[in-house]
Amino acid sequence: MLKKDEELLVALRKIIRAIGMRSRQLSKEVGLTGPQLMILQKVGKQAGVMVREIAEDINLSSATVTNILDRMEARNLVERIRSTEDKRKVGVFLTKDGEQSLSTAPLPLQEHFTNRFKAMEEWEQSQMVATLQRIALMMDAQHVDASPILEVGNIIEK
Amino acid sequence: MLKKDEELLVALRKIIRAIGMRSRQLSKEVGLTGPQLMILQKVGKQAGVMVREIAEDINLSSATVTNILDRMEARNLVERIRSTEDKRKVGVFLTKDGEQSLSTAPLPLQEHFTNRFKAMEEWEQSQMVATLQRIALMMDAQHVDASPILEVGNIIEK
DNA sequence: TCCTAATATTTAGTATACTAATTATTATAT
DNA sequence: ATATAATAATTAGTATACTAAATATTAGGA
Repeated sequence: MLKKDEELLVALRKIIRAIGMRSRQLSKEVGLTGPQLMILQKVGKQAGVMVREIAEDINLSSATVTNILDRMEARNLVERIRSTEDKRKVGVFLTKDGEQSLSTAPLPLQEHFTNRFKAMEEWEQSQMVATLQRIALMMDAQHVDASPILEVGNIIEK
Repeated sequence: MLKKDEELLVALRKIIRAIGMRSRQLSKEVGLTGPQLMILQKVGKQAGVMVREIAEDINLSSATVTNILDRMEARNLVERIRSTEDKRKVGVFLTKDGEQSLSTAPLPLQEHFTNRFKAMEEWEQSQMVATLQRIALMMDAQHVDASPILEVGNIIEK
């Protein structure tokens, strides 16, 4: 018999795996993985968005976003234009192909999950989201409660 | 303002990221990543366990387990011995070093998370686990309810 | 001015993690 | 008995995803 915290870990692993599988399914069906689609959506909503902004928005490191953008740029879905006023910054824009892909792309999470989620009562949805947010907060090393002392690394990182 | 299903995805991403960061922290501190530690624990509990059994237990593909075992074997934490009665099967065993590592290893999830989780009321823990299990089930393509027709790929896969 | 710190992105290197295909073995059915 | 199917593990190839270090630029202070 597993302990509760072990059951929790197992459930999380299943969720993580399901998200990964959805990503590969997307890749086969529309040629975009989950993270690529999320980046495409972000750029679609905010043309010229910075790499760092994308990274913060979807909770990835800048290095990862750079990596994914490399692939997307090679496939002509987005283009990077370095800012002229602050040459450190790089703006990301959709190409025609990118706009086309975005307009026909499905949701990052499986449709059947999203449908079921939307079919739930409002309070139930809220409760589910709240539980996940609570877990995320409990796991967040930056917000260990009753701990006024933060390491330098923590402050820099986030 | 984000929609509820988008909030849910963001929260999941944060959790996934926190688990990954814990894994890298473990790697620096004790030289074992999260998945490596989980495999070590499984082998510790069940000497000679098959690769497939490990994969099913912690929700990974066999290929991934093989990959991780390669690294662990190279570092002399485990050894693989092919079964003599069924030569397709490979049993995994702890080495002395592996036993040593396991005996001093910390938990796969951050201690401060586990502590906080254990400090919660019993019913609250159960509710949290149940919510995660429900999400996992909702995401599981194998268990789309009201759908008696399963694709061949699904049956074979799991 | 000029040095240092901060910011933004990229590169290098490593570890997951998957699917599809391959190899080897064992089980089954004709 | 032998061809076929199923099972087990591995290999090949690709995509995340991270940290640390490198590069370039901008901002601030002495």
